[in-house]
Amino acid sequence: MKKNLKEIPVSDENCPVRKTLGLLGGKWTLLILFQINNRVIRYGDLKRAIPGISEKVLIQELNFLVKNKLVTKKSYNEIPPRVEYQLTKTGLNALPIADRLATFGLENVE
Amino acid sequence: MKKNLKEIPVSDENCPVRKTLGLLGGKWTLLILFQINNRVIRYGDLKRAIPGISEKVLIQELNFLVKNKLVTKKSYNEIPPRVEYQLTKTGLNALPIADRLATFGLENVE
DNA sequence: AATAATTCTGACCATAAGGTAAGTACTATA
DNA sequence: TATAGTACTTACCTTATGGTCAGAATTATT
Repeated sequence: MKKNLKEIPVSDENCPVRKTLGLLGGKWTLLILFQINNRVIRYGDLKRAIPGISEKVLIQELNFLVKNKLVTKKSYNEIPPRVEYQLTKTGLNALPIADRLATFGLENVE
Repeated sequence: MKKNLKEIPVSDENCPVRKTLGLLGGKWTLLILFQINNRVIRYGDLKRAIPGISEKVLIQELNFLVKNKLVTKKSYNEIPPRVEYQLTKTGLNALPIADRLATFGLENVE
């Protein structure tokens, strides 16, 4: 018979929850991934999709996500500039987290 | 036929992802909920389950979670003191988020 | 008599995260 | 000719968050 009460190991530095929080725990990080979702989206559209975020922070986060291979960036040599972002495989793997945040928010917040 | 590409609404202040992040977006919050899980756990055990967290922050977070009805607290009038914490229904609803964080961490981080 | 263990509290400080605002370079549009 | 739109960058400052450390009250243990 299966174990009903799973034992919860001590959450040291190797704890997967902790590691994920270290990577995606920023104020805006998961929201940005959620907004990109499975779209190919331009910087300006993304910015308008997240009212309140500053340009500095949005670009900062996008660079961070590109560096950590959650997002890819494609720049076209055009004037005016055009830059498109989309999730990598790893980035797509983070979407279920965002979906749970959404579900929880709908059912439990306020 | 069903919509394949779901439209993603602009994430203003009412966005459920944002609201959840506002509530559970602290550095330790989801890890604490994950550690409590479906246990009844004493403060000291919880503290030992999360190496690195300071007592001040742990208590601060627990008070916050009690205030927001994600956690209940039961104090016994004993010496030495005994205090037990456990998740409310709402707190239990947050566990799937932590589970996804764990899954993602196992499969995608490092 | 000293130490450890329990669950906190509070004062103080350091860091990092995020916000503001201005600027850049180029073009199309009015 | 002035304004708006594109995607940023940079300098500066504010705030929030979290960390350190000491102490408090009580008892059991050594």
